[in-house]
Order: sequence, then structure tokens, then C-alpha cells
Amino acid sequence: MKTTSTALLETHGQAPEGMARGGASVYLKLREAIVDGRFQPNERLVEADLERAFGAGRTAIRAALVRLDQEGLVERQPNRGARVRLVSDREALEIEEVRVALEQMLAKHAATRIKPSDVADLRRILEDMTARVEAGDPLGYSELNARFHETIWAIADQGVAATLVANLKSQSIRFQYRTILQPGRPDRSLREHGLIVEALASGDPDASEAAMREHLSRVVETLKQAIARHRNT
Amino acid sequence: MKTTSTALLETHGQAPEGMARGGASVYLKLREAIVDGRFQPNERLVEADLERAFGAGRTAIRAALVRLDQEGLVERQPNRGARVRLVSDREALEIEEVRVALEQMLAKHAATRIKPSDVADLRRILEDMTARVEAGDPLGYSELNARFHETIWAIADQGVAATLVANLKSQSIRFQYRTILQPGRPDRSLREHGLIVEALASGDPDASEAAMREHLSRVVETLKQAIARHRNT
DNA sequence: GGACAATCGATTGTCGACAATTCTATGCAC
DNA sequence: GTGCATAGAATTGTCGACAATCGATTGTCC
Repeated sequence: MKTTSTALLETHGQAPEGMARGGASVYLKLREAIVDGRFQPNERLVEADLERAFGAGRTAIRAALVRLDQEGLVERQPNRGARVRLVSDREALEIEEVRVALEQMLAKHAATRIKPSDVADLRRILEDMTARVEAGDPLGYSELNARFHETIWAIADQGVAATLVANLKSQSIRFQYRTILQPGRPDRSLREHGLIVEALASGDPDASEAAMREHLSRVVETLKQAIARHRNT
Repeated sequence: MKTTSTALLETHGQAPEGMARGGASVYLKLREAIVDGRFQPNERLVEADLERAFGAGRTAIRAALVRLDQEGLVERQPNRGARVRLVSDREALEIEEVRVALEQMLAKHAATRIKPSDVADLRRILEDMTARVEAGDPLGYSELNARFHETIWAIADQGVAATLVANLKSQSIRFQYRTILQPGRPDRSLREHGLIVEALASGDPDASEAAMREHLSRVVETLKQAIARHRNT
């Protein structure tokens, strides 16, 4: 299950040239492994192990770790190695708050640029989401949910904001199921997404921004409750 | 003229341990040099040269470049070295749009946490800003303007958002004078800042958010015009 | 003289070895 | 057994050397 398209991450990393030969992008492989959960939070990332695991030299591993550290997915302490960074409940909430702000803005811009074919795309995704809810498939729903939002980012054509929000998402991915698994949440979520599509389709920036704000504010609220129930700061 | 406090940048970089010995943080020194404009946009950053300039080993230089690349201040092309990244007019606008979204959100949160002493701090800065405008000192004004906003970030206590907005600012620092140097802009800017302080002082989140939005929207508008006049995409 | 190929210098990429540091386990005193 | 110092292993940090690549210059052919 590839969780996020890597396209947005390469905005200013090494260019995605034709072939990813040799140890060209250990970075991407390591990144995917972390985001997909193949490494646990706080798990140590020993360079020698990674060397064997990815068949790359230590130089490449080292560079990848520096990058991922700067990106916030990995935490490096001098002379003490690197670990998968554990994002706290508190920080997950902060991230979600930022997401609200950015996605609002993206929705506003999307409204001014949306084309009929884009509306069709969104409606199609919405239909699929409905099907998944009815099928009781939260995993599939989550996947489509991600695609829904990514589609809006693409329409907005604001590369800077899109990159940021994508990065934030990979950091907080561990928390994504805490919201959608709440009772009654899928149905409400679905309605909210519907309202977003309608607002966008009408081409009204303010309405679209408001609809997105409404939706994500509820997500934050749900997450807050889920975390309060779960306990630990 | 140190342009930005480095505190926010070390959120998850190497820890700012007691002594910055040897080549401990070539990263910070290089970063400062770039942000302060001691390297021109698009200027090549040859590792051997930097080695001599900073008295550090190539390993450290290399790590710093990787970090700065990930951060967006430097652009590295495989086998072709690193350059200071040139952010286009288009991208500067995108960055400013993101800043609007983030600072709105920060203002909203600041309103719910602000203490009387914070209000006093802001008012004091505002007075200094007024003095600089009257003295016709745009450089000093710009400096205080930065401090004004940073103070609000601190009050909001949203580390994630604050870090992002600080990073964005260092990327677009080259554009900061294009807005403030517009005729009539300082006076209007001053009034807008005054309204922000009042809204924050009243503790009203929505009013604070609105005031910040109003202010930064005008900044965006001004920048748009300045760029249109300046020509090049 | 201009287009193209070959060569050379400059620069980056990678590897291996060693130094420095941290972590673990062992031994010892009490 | 507990606390503490010490030795050894594991791991990271740094350096130097060499290979690979790129850019520019030179040389050659037409």
C-alpha cells in the first residue's frame, strides 16, 4: 500500500532522472519504508544495518539520514545515531492545525481554477468513497480520502503549499486511523466531502474555503477527542 | 544584521549543544551566509572553496549542503554541484500565500493564549515601528516588523507552524524590500499592525485572524503589483 | 571559419580505514 | 545484591585517496 505519491517530495530534492540506478535514491526507499510503517517509531536506524538492507554504501545511507532528519521523519543525535522520529500526540495536533490552514487556502485557490473535468474526477472519487463506506472498508476509504485531497492540491496549482502539506502528512500518518475509526465518523466525513465538491463546482472561493475549514475542523476535533481518550502527551 | 533568530530552525536538527566546536555546525554558518546575502542567488557553492572559507572538512560541508538542499535554500544537481537556489517571482508569491494562511492560524491561536505582558511587548514594538517610519528608516522598520510577527508566533505556541513559516521566510527574504519600499506602504502597514494588536489584546480569535488576514492579504497584493512592475516569471 | 571529436582540468561521488564516542557487560568493593 | 569503576564491543564521525563525471579548451577535418 503506497501511501503517498512521491511526486510532491521531489520538488527540490535530487531530480527524478530516468533511471534510479544503484544507490541513487536510498532516500526514497528509506522514506517509503518509514512512512509505510516498516520501521517502528523510535526504532534505531543503524547505518551498518541499513547498508545491508538497501545494498547501498554508508555514504548514501548517511546522506539519506541527514535529509530525512531535516524533513522531520528521522531524529539524529550526535554520536548516538538516528531513530525514526516519534511524533507526539501534541505535535500531531499541531500538524493537523497547520493542515487545516493550508488546505483551506488550497481549496480557495482550487475554486478559481477548477475545470469541469476536475469536478468529474472529484465526483468519481466521492462515489468510490461512498462505496467503501457502505462496504465497511475503512482502509480503502482512507486511501481514497487521501486521493481526494491530493486531487484538490493538484487543481490549486500551488506547489509550495502542496509540498508542505504532503510532508506534514507523512509525519502524522500514524494518526490517520484514530479519526476515521470513530463511530459515525465515516458518514459525516462523507457528507463533508460532498459539500466541498459542491462548493468547488460552483467556483466560489470563499464557500470552498469555508467547506474545507468546516471539514478539517471536525477532523481536528475528532482527533483531539480520540487522543484525549488514548492518553499520553 | 542577523535576519532571523536561529532558534526555530533547530527544532529537529542537531541539538544546539553547549559549544559549537570545530565544524560542529557549518550548516548554521553557511545558512546564515546565504540568508544574509553573502552568496548571490544561483552562485555556485564549490565544496573545496567552502572548505577553506569555513575551515571545515568536506564531510561536514557535504552534510550541510544536503540539509540546505532539503530545506530549499540550496539546489544540488547530481555530479554538477550545488548552487544557491533562486526562488522565482512566481514561487515568492506562492510562499507569501502560504504565509498568509499560516500566520492567520497563528494569530487565532495567539489570541486565546495572550497575556497582558505579551500585549505590552507588542505595543512597545509597535511604538518603535512608528518611530522608524517617522525617521524614514525602512531597514529598521523591516527588522522590527520581523520581530513583531515572531513575537506573535511565540505567543501562539504552535511550534510546527512557527518552524514552517520561519523557513519560508528565509527562502523569500530577497523579496522583503519590494513591498515595504512601495510609496505609502509604511503608513498603511503601521495601521494594519495596530489593528492586529487591538484584536489580539481583546482576546478575540476570529477578530485576530481577520486582522492578520487583512494585513497579509494586502502584503500579497502589494508584492503582486511590485513584481508585475518588475517583470520576469 | 565552423562543426565535431578528443583531451585535459576541475569538481563531485564513493569507498575504506581509522579515530572518537557511546553503550554494554563484567568485575570488584562493600 | 547494589553501586561504581573499568574494559571491551558496537557505532558513529572524519579524513584521505581514488574513481567518475562534467565543462571547457584545444585540435582536426572539411
